[in-house]
Amino acid sequence: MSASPTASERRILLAAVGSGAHIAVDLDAADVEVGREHLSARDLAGWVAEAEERDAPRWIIRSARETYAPLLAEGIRLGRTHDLLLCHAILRDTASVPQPLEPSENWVRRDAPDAEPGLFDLFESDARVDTVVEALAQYRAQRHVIAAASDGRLALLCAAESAGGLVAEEMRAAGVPWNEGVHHEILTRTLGARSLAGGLPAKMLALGDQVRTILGDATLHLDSQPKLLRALHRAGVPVESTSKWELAQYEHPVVEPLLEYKKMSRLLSANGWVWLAEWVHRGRFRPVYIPGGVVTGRWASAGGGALQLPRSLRPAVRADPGWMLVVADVAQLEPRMLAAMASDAAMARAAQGRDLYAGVVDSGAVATREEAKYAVLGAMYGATTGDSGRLVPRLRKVYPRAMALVDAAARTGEDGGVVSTWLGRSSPKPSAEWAALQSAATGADVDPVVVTQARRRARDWGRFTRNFVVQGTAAEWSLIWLAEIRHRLRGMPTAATPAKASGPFADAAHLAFFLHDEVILHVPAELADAAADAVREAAAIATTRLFGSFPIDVPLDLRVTESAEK
DNA sequence: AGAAGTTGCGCG
DNA sequence: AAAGCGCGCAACTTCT
Repeated sequence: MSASPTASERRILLAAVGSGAHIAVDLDAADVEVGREHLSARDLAGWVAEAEERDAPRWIIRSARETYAPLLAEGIRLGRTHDLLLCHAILRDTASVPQPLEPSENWVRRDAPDAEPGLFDLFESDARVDTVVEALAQYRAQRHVIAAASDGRLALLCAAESAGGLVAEEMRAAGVPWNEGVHHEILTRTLGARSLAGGLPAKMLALGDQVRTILGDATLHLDSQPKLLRALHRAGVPVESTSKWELAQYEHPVVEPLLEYKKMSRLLSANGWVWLAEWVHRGRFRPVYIPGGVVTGRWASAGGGALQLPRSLRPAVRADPGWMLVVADVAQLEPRMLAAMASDAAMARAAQGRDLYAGVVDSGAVATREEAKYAVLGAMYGATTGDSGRLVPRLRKVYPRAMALVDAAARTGEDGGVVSTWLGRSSPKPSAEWAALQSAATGADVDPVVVTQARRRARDWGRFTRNFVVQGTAAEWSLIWLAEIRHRLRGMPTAATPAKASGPFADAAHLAFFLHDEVILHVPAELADAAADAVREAAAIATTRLFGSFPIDVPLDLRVTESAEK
């Protein structure tokens, strides 16, 4: 991935003009009209494939979701893009340049995540005066803003974000290799045999009866929070909620079976047989990823709960015969980013090696690894009370630079200001309602209740901006990591044994899963070691791209395995 | 009846 | 209200 288009880079704008037809514009042609190509739905895939093969251009597209998914279905892969929707979201709000991009409703991603363009959308795009002219204007406006950031950070961010858009679609097309048999076994082992009549599985039935007996209410409906709460009170368990952390505080015979029941209930409703039938088809789980779906730049997901897969189901992620998984994650990515962002040499020293928390203990700041963990998390999340809040000041002594960075971000937020990640993604402004509350709380003769409330809301927003800079920069590291992994996999030979699934990744090593600081690759066995090297190299590149020569360790836990089970 | 809000829990 | 960030989803309750 290059940070910005080079002089020799060919750029082609690809704009949908309705009914699958597109217009391609070679932006480097002397005359834009000359470089303009009308493509029917039939011609599109072939033309794109040929251009990709010949020039490996950077494709300027409205969004990977809209443009790339149909191409992938035809077996066509794109190398590089500039994703106008994703970049619009970054550039319209960036505080990295004096003049951010003029926001435009036409370039805001629709919220409905997997909504196919409906009648209305088609009507809209057909009715548009000239999709191509509009896209071209938007692209030029974006390039202008990117160029205004002379350090190249926005260019890097936009390139990485666009690559992320491609990865998301490719992972959806490829899917996570999922062994339905293993999943079924886990369900049966944990919950008992599935009821044919659509009732609860055997173990849950028995456990539910046990709980009802202990609570002395034979007809109690355990899924109703208010009813369960009243039954607990009657049985002498004075909890204020039915949450597991609170229940766990009490010594009562009902606690253990109830917690067990709740755990089972969760597994059944979130990832039970119904989920399996709906989301896994022919050995692949295909979640919908939404790059940049979180304010901080992290990815969100829609449908399938891709980002909440319980660890207990990991064993169901299985490589196809003749293939392997490369499973890699970064331990404590966020504090490592913080150390580098702040150029905090002491914290970077603690981050040397696999366990940052052990390094914090070695620095003398705290006594145990557990304390180090709470202190570091508290520093990034803005803890003020409890064990965590108590430990944070100790870090302030040992890592003053790192702490100054997050403290400043919090202060900016409390004052209603905007903070930015390392590459320049900026936090949203607080709501008008928030601002109104703050001004209502200033001045003489203000109701102390209002003042207290305003202070609390200000601190809430400060904790958000404090975390924003760290979480957002970690998301940027991960994005570059992903893009670099993808880049390296593209250069690898095809598989000796095809995978079970058809499609563009049936014979090619590919990314299969991504979760904030973790990736799973599905690769032909003979390429597994090379793929593992690619993952390591990509991580090293990500670190260098962001922080240059600043010495920060970002070690990977990496396994080449047939099963994602830990 | 269906929308909107609440609770609780999975993930980082 | 898990002492402290960011999410998505299901099931239930309450509002309209």
